[in-house]
This record gives sequence, structure tokens and C-alpha cells, in this order.
Amino acid sequence: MGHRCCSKQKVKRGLWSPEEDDKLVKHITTHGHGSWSSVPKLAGLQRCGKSCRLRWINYLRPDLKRGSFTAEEEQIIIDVHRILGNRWAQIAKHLPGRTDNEVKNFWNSCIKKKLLSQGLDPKTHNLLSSRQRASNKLACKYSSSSPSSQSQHGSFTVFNITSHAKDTTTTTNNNNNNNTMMMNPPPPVVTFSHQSPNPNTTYAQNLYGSSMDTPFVSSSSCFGNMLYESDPCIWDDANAVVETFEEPRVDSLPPAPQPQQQENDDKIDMDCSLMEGGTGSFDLGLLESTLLSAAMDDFGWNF
DNA sequence: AATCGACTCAACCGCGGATTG
DNA sequence: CCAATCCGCGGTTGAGTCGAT
Repeated sequence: MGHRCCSKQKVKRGLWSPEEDDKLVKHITTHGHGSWSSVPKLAGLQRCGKSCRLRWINYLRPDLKRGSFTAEEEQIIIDVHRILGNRWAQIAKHLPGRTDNEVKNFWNSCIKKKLLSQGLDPKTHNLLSSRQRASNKLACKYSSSSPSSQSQHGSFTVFNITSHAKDTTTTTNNNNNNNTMMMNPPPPVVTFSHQSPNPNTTYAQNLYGSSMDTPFVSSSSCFGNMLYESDPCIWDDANAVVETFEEPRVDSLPPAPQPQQQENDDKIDMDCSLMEGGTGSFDLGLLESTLLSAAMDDFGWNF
């Protein structure tokens, strides 16, 4: 076995020792990482480049924020995951100081269970069928007694959110003197004002509440045009949604697109339920900034 | 005190896309 | 073009930890 990148070398595996960390930090802070495959040799480490890269990105980077996720961060993860699916690296870009690995772990250990306990499918964010919910009762039971942060903010809603993309011109990049140390540009800052949801309010009511008095198409079209002009393929599916959209009955919610499929198709699809309450309970600012930044990454746009 | 099961999270693996020769 | 290599990503694993019994 062994990594392809370092199959010829004898490499150490497993947890990193403080000495190894020290070597890696010293090397990267003085020389930058350059080519990761050459880092182990230059830094005097018996590790493969891949392992060094991972250690640096997930643990040693100076701009990492340690500690547990805040309620705000958690909400951002849920919202962006709803849009992008399991694109952890993209999601992490909305959380300065957090890594994709951290976000992924947090999702798998906490958020997933919390969504299940809310009767929501963590993949689609849609309401689980009664059968699925029944099979998840165990998870609910677990989750309700979970010591995780949920107790701090009670039940949450994916929808009762307002968000505003803020000034994105503020830059935090202070590593200009070493381009190998450059961090990602700061993501759009997104703020939320949480509303305390009524725990008795059903998901479906949130999703297609009677407040939706603005036609779906018009509420989304301004945003749609923006991306459509840039890349029509993004909106292939969305158009399909628009064409087939009709106000669903509570018991026949349309399935949200599967994140996996989205990835395979390399498209950014949008769940029509996302457009719920086009009149305001979901602020398009977040959606806009998220999709736009994802699109910029996917298509290599630079402004 | 010992055991066990659940949970967390750092690290690894394999894959696919990009780059290079 | 094509093969080799590099890089980044998402999925998975397993050692360590913690709480319940």
C-alpha cells in the first residue's frame, strides 16, 4: 500500500508528533509550501506530501479558528449545505478559520442527527416520510438528549432566516510577502438574525407557508437572470423547476435535488423549496453570495 | 474500579481534474 | 495526444475520550 505520491519513500503515518509539527511549521513559515510533494524532504520529515498538506491545512495553519462551532456557524453550514450539498470545501469558505474537514466532521457528528431529529432528511433537507421518521426515532431520542450546542438555541429552522451579504471588499490577506502562504480571499460575510421558531410549526408550513403570496417565478427570476446570463447550464434544472412548479400539497412535497447528482452533473441545482416565502423569509442575499461564489470557483471567474 | 458503547476528530484513502513533460 | 505526476476533495476509518452502567 502507500500513497502513489510517495510509494518509493518510507513514510510515517498516524498522529503527528509535536516535533514533526514544529518542523513543518518552521519550513512552511520560512519557505512556503511550494510543491507539497517536496515539502517532506525539504522539511526533514518522514511523511508524504499529502500528509503534510493535510496537517498544515487542518491543524497548523495560523488562521485557524479552534473551538466549537457557534450557533451562527451552524446555521450557515445548514443553509449552505442545503444549496450546495456535501461540498465541504465550498461550505468551509463561508466560515473563516474553519476547514472542510472540520465542517464535515461537525456535520456528520452533530447537524445530521439534529436534522434527523427534526424529521428532516439531511441530504435533501426535505421532510422525511413518516416511515423514514419512524426509523429515525432512535436518532431523535438520541439527539434530544445530546449535549451538543443545540440546547443553546433550541430547535432551529432552515427557513426563518434573514441574511445580508455584507461588504466583501474588506480584505484580510496580510500575507502578500509570501505568495505560497496566501490564504483564500475572505468569503462574503453573511449575518443572520435568528427568529425563534415555533416548534409546533411544521416543516411544510415553513416551506410553503401561506405567506407565499408572491409568485414563485417572479420572486426568483431576478436572481436567476444574474446567473443565467453568465452560465445558462446552471439554470437548466432551475428552469425545469420553474416550469413544473406548482404550489404543492403538504403531503406531496417535491423531492429536492440530490446533492450527489448535482455534483455529478456539475451543476448547481436549486430546490424549489428554497424559494419558499419569496416574500422574505429566506433572504436571497445568502443564496446569491453562496451560489455566486460557488460558481466563481467552479468556473474560475475572477472579479 | 472495570467494562462497554457512543461519540469525536485527526488522519488516511481513493478518485478525479489539472498540470507537466 | 498521452502518460505521469500533482493537488484538492469527499468519504471513511480508527484511536482516544467520555459517560453510563
